[in-house]
Amino acid sequence: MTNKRLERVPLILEDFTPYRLNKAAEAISRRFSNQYREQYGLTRPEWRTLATLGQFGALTATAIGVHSSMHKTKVSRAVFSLEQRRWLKRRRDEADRRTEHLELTPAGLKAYEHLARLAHEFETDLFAKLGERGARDLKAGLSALETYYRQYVAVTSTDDD
Amino acid sequence: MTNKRLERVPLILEDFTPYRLNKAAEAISRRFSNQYREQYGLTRPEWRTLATLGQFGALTATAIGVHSSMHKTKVSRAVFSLEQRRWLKRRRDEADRRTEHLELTPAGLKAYEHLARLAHEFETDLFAKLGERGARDLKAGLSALETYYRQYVAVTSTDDD
DNA sequence: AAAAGATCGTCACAAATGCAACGAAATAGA
DNA sequence: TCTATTTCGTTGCATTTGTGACGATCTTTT
Repeated sequence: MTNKRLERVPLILEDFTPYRLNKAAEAISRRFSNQYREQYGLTRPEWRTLATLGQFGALTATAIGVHSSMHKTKVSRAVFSLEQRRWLKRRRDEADRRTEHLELTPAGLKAYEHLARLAHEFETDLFAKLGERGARDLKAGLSALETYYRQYVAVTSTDDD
Repeated sequence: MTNKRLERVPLILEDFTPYRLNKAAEAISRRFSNQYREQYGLTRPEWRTLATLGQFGALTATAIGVHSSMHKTKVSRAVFSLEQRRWLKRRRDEADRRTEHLELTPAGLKAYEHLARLAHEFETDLFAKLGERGARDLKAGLSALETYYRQYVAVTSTDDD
């Protein structure tokens, strides 16, 4: 094997980590999004908003955006839409009248709890399919990634996505 | 601390794998996309098309879509745009005149090679930052995911993304 | 306390994306 | 061979998303 003309293809996409990561995320997201899309007709920003409020209780729109990495306008629209459904209500802040505190109504909370349950099932099922080792590797890999790019988020831009 | 009303939150987003995967992919993709966006003004579909053609040589639009998980129309528009730049040319297939074989021009190839180099650097740098263990875990986790959802892609839909 | 600047959430507009339908061409079936 | 069906790639249209600017409000500076 002289390998004299290695000159190989400069990039094998299937081996390129950002690409793999992206495809994997899309594949998984798509499968999970079927749950909230089919059952409730929620969009992804709506689901994220619901989930964030479910987890933290009352938050401002900005806080939701920061935490869930969504653009201001995405949050704004998701909030509007959830409000239409009566899943969320706005409470004005008397101390700072620019902001509103958003919280789930009982109906919103109920949907949230249902979806949260489905989320857990989805994850459990996923882990089962990945196998113990695969699941462990994935989680460890994600943790590594998170500690890596957490710094950059701080340095670079405040509102991404 | 009685913890009597723990009232546990049903879902911790930061621990939910699909969510983590998504955020990680977005963060990484964004950082890498800066390279081709800033230096060449390429969109993501355009970059993917370029990279796919660079790797495989001449392909039809459909083949590009299948391989890179892009919708027909995305590919069609990316091809059009790359053609405008003179980075790609179409060669008609005399045996089947519905299809066209797409291939990079020398200029396209040159840009591709440059970007491929940047891609490798990006990945090398990423791995360095993740550390040996982190990188290994991530790759293993992705592999596990890929073998998992590969089946579903076959069963479910042919053109995703 | 007035002026300048920053922040909050929204809206109008532009760009990107997905969907459905299409013409052209190939294939399958009668 | 003639018709029906499928496939290829593009286009028009509707939806989603991002960008920039805005009014309102708060904060900082002078």
